[in-house]
Amino acid sequence: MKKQAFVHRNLPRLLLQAREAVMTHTRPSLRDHGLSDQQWRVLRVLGENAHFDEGVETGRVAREAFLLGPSLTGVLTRMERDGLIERRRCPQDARSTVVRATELGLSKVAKLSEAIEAHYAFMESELGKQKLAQLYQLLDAVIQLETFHTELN
Amino acid sequence: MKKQAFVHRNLPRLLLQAREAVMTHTRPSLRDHGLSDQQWRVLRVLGENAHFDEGVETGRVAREAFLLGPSLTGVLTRMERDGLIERRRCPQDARSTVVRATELGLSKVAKLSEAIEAHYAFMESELGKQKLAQLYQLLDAVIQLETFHTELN
DNA sequence: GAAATTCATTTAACATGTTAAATAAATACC
DNA sequence: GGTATTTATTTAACATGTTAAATGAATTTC
Repeated sequence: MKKQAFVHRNLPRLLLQAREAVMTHTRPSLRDHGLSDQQWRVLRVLGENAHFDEGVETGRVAREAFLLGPSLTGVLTRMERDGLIERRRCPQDARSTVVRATELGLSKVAKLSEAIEAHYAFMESELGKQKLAQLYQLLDAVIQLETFHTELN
Repeated sequence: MKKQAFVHRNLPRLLLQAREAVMTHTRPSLRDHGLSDQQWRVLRVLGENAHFDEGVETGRVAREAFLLGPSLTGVLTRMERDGLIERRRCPQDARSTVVRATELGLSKVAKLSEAIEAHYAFMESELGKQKLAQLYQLLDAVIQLETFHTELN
């Protein structure tokens, strides 16, 4: 039997497709609340770090929301315009800016979190707990692999 | 022993991270050839369909390169400006436009395909053939799941 | 403690993403 | 055969992504 070459697929494209497929479900809820994908990512980060009373530095928001600085600047400007967040210069280090979600912003986080949770429950029931866990594991492995390899340059 | 709730991760974000991690390796090669991510996706589609002598309809390019029409219009305009492709109205159906890669474009496809292949070989050797196949399978499952569910709306 | 360096963010310029509306050609209907 | 509808793409308007340069505040160095 001839040894079959491994027929690879287009991995980046497959990852993109999968992401789009998942987002197809949550996106309508976001839009109902007038939020873009990026605004939601920012809001969630702010919700997760709501215990920092002073607010979160934008650098941290950028990292955790997976946005580049310049993109974040624009996103925050529009979110401030829409009353979702507030920005202030950091008193301790005047180089950085700190961000906080307003009441309006926090209430959207609360409502949308429910919808997201429900969707995870759906995926978990349809796909199975094990497979989902396996997928997380494999994605972690890919990230680790590529990240480490990169650092050796 | 208390039943542990399934601690889900942020799946869209994880997919995004994984995609970025993979692209971190191929992107420098693309940039060396003066290509954006999207231009590369377009070129590859054109390379794959090079047997259509007349060129490929932009609708098909959009689907296969995973781009929306309006984005594609701009991308193609710049690619034409840079001598990578040519556009013509389709003789059979004057509504659509057909695109072909120029010699320059095709030569870039050839060179870059090598680099991409090498990277797949690297991933395959580091991660293992089985795990990679498993990952493809799980991503397919997620896509199927979400896509079917969507169509029932 | 003043100059050089580093660090955090923003501005600027351009490419791409996204939605709705416009255009223009083919097809269907009567 | 003329009108309505469908189909393929583009235009327009705005949001976001991306890179390099600018700004402005800490930190280091001497």
